[in-house]
Amino acid sequence: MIMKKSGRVTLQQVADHAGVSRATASLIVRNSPSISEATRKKVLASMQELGYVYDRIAANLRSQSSSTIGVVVTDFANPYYSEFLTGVHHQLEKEGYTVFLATTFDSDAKQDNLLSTMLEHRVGGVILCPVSDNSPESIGKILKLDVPIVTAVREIPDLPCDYVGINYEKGVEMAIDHLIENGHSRIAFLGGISDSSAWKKRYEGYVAAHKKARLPVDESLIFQSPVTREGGAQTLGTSMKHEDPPTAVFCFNDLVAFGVMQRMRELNLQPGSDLSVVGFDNVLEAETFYPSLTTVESFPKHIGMNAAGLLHKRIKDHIRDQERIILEPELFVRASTGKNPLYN
Amino acid sequence: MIMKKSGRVTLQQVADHAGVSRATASLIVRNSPSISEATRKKVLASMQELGYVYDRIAANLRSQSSSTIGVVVTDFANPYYSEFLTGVHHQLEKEGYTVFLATTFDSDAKQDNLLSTMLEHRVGGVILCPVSDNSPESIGKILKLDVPIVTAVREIPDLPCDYVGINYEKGVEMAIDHLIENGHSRIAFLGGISDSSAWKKRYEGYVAAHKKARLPVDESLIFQSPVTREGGAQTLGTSMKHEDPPTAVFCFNDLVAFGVMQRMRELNLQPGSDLSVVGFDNVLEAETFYPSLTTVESFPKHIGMNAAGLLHKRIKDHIRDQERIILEPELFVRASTGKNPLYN
DNA sequence: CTGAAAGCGCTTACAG
DNA sequence: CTGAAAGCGCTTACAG
Repeated sequence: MIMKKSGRVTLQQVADHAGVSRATASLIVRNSPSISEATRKKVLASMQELGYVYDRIAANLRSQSSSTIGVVVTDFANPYYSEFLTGVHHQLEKEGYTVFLATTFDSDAKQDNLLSTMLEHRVGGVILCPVSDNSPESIGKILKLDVPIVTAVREIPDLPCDYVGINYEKGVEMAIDHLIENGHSRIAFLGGISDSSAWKKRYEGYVAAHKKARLPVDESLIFQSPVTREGGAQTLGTSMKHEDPPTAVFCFNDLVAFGVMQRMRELNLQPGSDLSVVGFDNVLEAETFYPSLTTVESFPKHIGMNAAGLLHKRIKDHIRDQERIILEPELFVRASTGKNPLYN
Repeated sequence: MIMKKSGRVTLQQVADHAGVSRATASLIVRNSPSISEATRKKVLASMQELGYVYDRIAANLRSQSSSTIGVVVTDFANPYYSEFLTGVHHQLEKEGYTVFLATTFDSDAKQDNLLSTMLEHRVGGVILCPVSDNSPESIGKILKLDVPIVTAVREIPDLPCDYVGINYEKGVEMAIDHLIENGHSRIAFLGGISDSSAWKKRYEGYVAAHKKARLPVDESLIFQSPVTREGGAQTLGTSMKHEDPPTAVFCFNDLVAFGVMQRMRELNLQPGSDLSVVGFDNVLEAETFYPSLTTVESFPKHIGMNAAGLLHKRIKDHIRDQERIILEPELFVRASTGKNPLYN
């Protein structure tokens, strides 16, 4: 994991070549205004000629500063995180940071390792999308982190730090409201693991919407599964074997919903007419899938931009109050939902 | 873009606490075998107690080495690159590197900047997916790079360095062969810009397949567009207005194909029966799109893993011969292609 | 506006 | 196996 660097041109060599001191050359690379135009030009010419490359690492070491940010997500093959990262990068590049990116694949141990590695590389701050199941040790380590950190997408209970996310309860409530307005009363909740805080928040929204409409919550309509297409396909199969099957399903996220609709195709069930399906996230594919998916937009790109913004503020001011930014979700009604056929 | 670090525990403090010299402590963090078990334990305990974090930046500076790799892609919101990056990371983490990730959005100027920034951060090597249109200046800069570099996905003409890609000509040829076998003879080529090397390679495959079947190439069936869904939709519209319209279309990539099929839906044309559509890349969505897309798998994840592997080899041995790894594509026949209806 | 000296946190010879 | 000294490439006071 190591490579030797051969003769890199140093600031000293540039200074010698231009006939000035190292300190002067240093002021010039850092764009100090207190240098005469003549010497500046002379030194810049020398840099050009010698092919000088600024050593930001050495500079950061001496000045006890950092120009890097660590970003940790659970899976960047997931289009949701691709968009999140686009937002983060967009904002961070504007502010002149360079980013270390890493994936945990939702493993607590991996998250621990990654954070350590980033600390060893002296990152100036961290944006963390926590794994779904943070161990107490892991949380302890994060707390002891002496660098600015903001969490995003998922919140870690009892971790006092900046956070950006969306109002999950509200989002789910909007989705269930929409189904209820279409005459559905037996609405399954498919996918996700009830241990995770992400699941619990969605469940709260699910219950709240039922309560508001004075509908009972039937726990036998709740089917857990991994948050994947396969998981979705599998829960759909199970739920349709229920003695009093649902007429609509709320899926943990779009991925699960796609799995559900693929299995429906095999079972010759038409989304929207035979069974209404709603997802969560509004990934790009939700619009182009056939039939198009009714889902809740959760603004990953905005979350990313806001997280980067908060981190920047935190870095510039360590002692400011913690800030939480909770974006409001939005419902997109498409072809996968419709009137309850058993209702008139 | 700068943050001040407060009291980080140093190796000196650890050494003092444990009652050894700094050199001894340094040997211990680097797992030198020439230290007695007793002192090792003592020092490790001190590190634990003081909360020591290794400063890899300082170590790299002193030892003139690097533990970071720069990875530059054109767009990581594109699922193709998500998979590529998954491959890269998988391999690189195994070898103990930390990665700087950046996106060029296919801008030559941005690519230049990004490479400079990475050099300033003393990366030990670079994996570059070049922009489609590399300026000569840009290529010159890359050539002068004093760090190991491997290009992937797209090749830069006349740039002598390691490269990993797939056999694009062959892939397109397989796609066109498949259409010809189904009785198609008027096959449009939709999307992409003819300036790019990626387009030219596909075009070569397109021509080769026609030649092999002794079919004429009708240049009026070639429609360029941006490599996006919108671009695809637009070229489909134009191509269907042709006085002697095609019965099949080859799309620059899957994204273009999705755009084509969406526009077909609006025009009430059925993919596979009214018009055969084939894509390129086999992104995940190709299988789940309705109707599912016949396309050519281009193995982005494998390309990523191989690129990381080549870079590692290059770092360990600067003077080895340049290596080119060209993976073989694979055709996936699905529902979007079928017999030519005008042929019997 | 410029120069000589000290130091960021580590590793590298080199003596003991 | 351990310690004292020098140095990676830069920046930071501090004199001039």
